[in-house]
Amino acid sequence: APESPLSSAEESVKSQQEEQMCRSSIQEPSDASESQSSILLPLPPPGHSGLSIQEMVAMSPELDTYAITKKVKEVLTDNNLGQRLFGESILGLTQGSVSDLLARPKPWHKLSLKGREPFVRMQLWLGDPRNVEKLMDMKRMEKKAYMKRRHSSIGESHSLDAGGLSGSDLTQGASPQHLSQQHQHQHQQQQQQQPHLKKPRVVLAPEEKEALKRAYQQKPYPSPKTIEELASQLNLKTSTVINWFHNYRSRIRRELFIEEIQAAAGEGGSPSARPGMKSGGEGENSCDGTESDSTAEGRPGGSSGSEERKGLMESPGLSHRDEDGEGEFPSASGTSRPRGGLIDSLFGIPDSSSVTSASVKSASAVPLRNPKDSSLRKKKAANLNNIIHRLEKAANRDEPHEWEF
DNA sequence: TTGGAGTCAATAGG
DNA sequence: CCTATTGACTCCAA
Repeated sequence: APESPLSSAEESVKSQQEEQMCRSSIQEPSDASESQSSILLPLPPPGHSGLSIQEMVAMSPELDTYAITKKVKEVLTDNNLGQRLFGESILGLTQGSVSDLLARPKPWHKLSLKGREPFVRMQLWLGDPRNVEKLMDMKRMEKKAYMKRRHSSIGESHSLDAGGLSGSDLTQGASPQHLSQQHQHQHQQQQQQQPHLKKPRVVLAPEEKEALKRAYQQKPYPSPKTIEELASQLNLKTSTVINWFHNYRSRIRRELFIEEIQAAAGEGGSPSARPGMKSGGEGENSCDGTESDSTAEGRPGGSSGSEERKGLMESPGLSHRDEDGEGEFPSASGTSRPRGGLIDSLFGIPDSSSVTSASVKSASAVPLRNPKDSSLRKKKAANLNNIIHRLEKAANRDEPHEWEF
């Protein structure tokens, strides 16, 4: 299906000589067996030329999505370019998507072919500094068009903007065929028939979210029955609850990815020999440690302080009644889960502490750089549930019975 | 059907 | 204006 819709400067700027990033990779011999695929393809060899992005994505070597987004953010802010313009003209994505992508890039190996596309586009875009100029020109043109529109009160439609480079006209009104190629086609959010009634967009109240999160902790994959219950209890549509779980799982997963990356950074405990990287100032990092939950809605005046100290499950066995067949932890009979070691090592997190983290108030003694310990733990627990869920599912396929560990 | 991956697009804050 | 968040939707694969 050859079709190369996009347009926008596709030039053949595919000069792939990135390497500018601070790619230390001086991996020291230590490290644990990190098998890692990483088959470095030589890239569209020298002879690049007009390849469709899809092809390029397919051939692309492993890219450092984090480094790419970091650079893109830097370039955009330095030049006062917005995510909307960048997204619509370079990536063919909307602003919100760009924001999400730049803030929480998934590691390359966890991306699907489709998901890699934006990163390849970004890499390409970064490849030629002239691209920035082009975007800036576009921005100017856009502004000009806007001013014009604003003035001539009425009408108009004609007099298009200056023909500038490769389209992307913006000004929504006209030429629809700009970037978004295949997308944007019909549908997507096909709205209801009546062009009038706009669906009000559901906005869950903080407490509803809390309740859902709590439910998630218990069962990341609620049964239809549980979903129905939740829906009626919270007075929400079933589909809303379903969507919420889909989204929440998906977003939790992503958080885990970034933590995975952060953990990987500076690993090895090595004294670090930060290989230079003289990039324009700005010390690395900047990765906020975004805390997610911890909803702190405290109605002033109300004594609603629930003050719920998250005891977080963790406690194996007991206290978990299984409603229907599929319950959360299999909590096998007496066998306690390996807890700690094995599991945690899966996440590459040392964690030597015991289960109950709360107890340790000693503080001071341990400078633990982890400000968000509980959340990380919660997420890991969630991921564990996820894994368990899958195992059970797979197991049920054959012998739907007890697990005997 | 279910769940995951990607996105869109409305909306809340700056 | 701009960016971040997030419920809903489309595609796809199992």
